[in-house]
Amino acid sequence: MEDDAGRQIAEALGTLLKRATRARLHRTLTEGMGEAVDELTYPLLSALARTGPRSAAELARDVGLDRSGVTRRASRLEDAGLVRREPDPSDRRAALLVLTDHGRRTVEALRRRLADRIAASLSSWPPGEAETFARHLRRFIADGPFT
Amino acid sequence: MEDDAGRQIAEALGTLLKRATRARLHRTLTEGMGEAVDELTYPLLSALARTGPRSAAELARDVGLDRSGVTRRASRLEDAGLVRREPDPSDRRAALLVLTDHGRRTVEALRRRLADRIAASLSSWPPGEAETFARHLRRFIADGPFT
DNA sequence: TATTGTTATACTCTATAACTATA
DNA sequence: TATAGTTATAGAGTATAACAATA
Repeated sequence: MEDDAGRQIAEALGTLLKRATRARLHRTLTEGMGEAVDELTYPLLSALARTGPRSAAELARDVGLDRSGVTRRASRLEDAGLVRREPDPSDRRAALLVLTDHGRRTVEALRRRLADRIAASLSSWPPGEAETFARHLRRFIADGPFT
Repeated sequence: MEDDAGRQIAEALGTLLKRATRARLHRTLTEGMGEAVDELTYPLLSALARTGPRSAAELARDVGLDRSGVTRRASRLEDAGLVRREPDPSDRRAALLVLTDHGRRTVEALRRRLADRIAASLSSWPPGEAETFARHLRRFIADGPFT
């Protein structure tokens, strides 16, 4: 029985992790948000909103990217006015990446858009099942085959 | 309530779609399977196993990739002996991509490895919840925010 | 005239290495 | 000596466009 569940989950994961699926989701989410916001820069914005100002090195670990990659993406966001660089008071080598007001509003809009899409697809579910699914999914991600 | 579920799901999806998460999963799955099997060629192997012999053009639509990309990946798999090209009897322009015995065994091993990892992470779940989660996940992928 | 598989080209993104400044 | 941010470089991957063969 559990083996069958495993196979079903494996297949669903395959679809979810497909290039085309991810690209479509990111495209619809970031549509109209400006050129700087896309599949590549969204994780930085999201991480900064979640954790507050961070250095590029810290952010790199969080996002799973090299420092140089963070620099490039952050520079794009800075040019677009979504992020600014501030000197780190506790370490003069470092520069903290901080969301601007525009950046904060953009992240909020992106999150709302995603939550709306998800809520729309859950609206036809029987009462309570969405909450159950959310709980299961969180648990699965937390101690699933990814850690 | 549903809004809260939406936020929780959104956050979990963020983690799941992260570069680092995907890379780690693919790396552990394809480890020791030979150089030709990796994050890029796995979708082709999986699709061929699921649907049987296909032309590159058909496979391109399925995998969400350009024809030229399919050609390149298929050539790597062919060099490694996992796939062979056969003339399409019904269309002499086309070449069918077919899994070799080695390719079939490889796909089976990959699927078993993934199913095992998933089953292991589900083994501590209360009875019945894994099946419920699998059903929900399939439904969510099918008519979720991805279509 | 359209479509197939393939290849060459330009483009993008990445990690690596090198650099300067600070710890 | 090690680590911060940045930049240049090389490598890998993609889509686009072009090609000959077939529909």
